[in-house]
Amino acid sequence: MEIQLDQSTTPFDLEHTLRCGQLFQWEKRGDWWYGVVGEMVVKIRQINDRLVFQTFPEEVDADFIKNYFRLDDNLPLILSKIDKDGHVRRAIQRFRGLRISRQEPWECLISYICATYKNIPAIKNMILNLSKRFGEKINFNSHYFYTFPKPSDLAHAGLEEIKECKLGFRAERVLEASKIVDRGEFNLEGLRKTDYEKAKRELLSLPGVGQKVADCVLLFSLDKLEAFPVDIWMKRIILGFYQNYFGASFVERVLGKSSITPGEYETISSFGRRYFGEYAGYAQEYLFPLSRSQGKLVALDSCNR
DNA sequence: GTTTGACCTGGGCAA
DNA sequence: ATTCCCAGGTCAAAG
Repeated sequence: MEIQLDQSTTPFDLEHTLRCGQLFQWEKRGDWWYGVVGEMVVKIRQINDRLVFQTFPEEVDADFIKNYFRLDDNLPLILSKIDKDGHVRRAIQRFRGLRISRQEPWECLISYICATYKNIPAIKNMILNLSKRFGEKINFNSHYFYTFPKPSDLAHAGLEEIKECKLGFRAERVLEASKIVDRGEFNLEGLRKTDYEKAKRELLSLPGVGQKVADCVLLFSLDKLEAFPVDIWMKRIILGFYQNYFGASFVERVLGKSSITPGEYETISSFGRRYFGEYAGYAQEYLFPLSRSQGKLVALDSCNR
């Protein structure tokens, strides 16, 4: 199947979107991206304004892909709203077409509990290990893929089994969170129609979920586009570009250490929401890849001086 | 309300 | 190569 895009009204860049670091279950082979979404393997590539895809074992329509990549977001409008200064503007020009994906909340929750204090290659491995062990195997194009485990699959697993997936101290948090969800004591989907503040409070009650994980789950899977996750990279970017909005002592203190306190997190995150507005999460999404691209590290350094 | 360490251990790269 | 360092933070205990 394929989707015809109109880059002026519906800008989309598959490459930027799949490389931005939000998703952990995609890899590129040749010209095609392969990913696991729900119960299916998705094979997809973009050729200019055409998005060509195939899914297996089930066939889905274009709406499925449009929903997953949030093609329903009015990106030109969103970008115009977060376009507050030269820093974001450059990020927007550079990564135009980058979109937040609409992940499944359960998978997103567990993924970001795992993401705590690990780098992306390690996170991808953890997710793959969990999926190999507790998910369903799919053979497609002579490759094996594994779906993400269901809540009951993890809830009934042994702690040791989960640890063997290289989760370390996250294993206990994943197991406990899984039990709570599996018992029906936490309605993840229900948070979609709960407002940001309340949904965040509820998420924070889950083991392994602090402010950062909660904001990621809200932004990436529950349609809370005002959520502004602050990790170590976002901290550096915000305090580099926007240091004038914070006290000099605050900037020096927070940049000087590797972790931040809950109070410092809230200061930076609420600045993001206030400064960028209702689509702050998109601003975060566009600023984030700057931290991983060479040219900009120089710019960040110069800002820190 | 804040601050401070401990925390599993896999990758990545020479800090 | 091998060792060393740090990682998309969270939690609990202490001041």
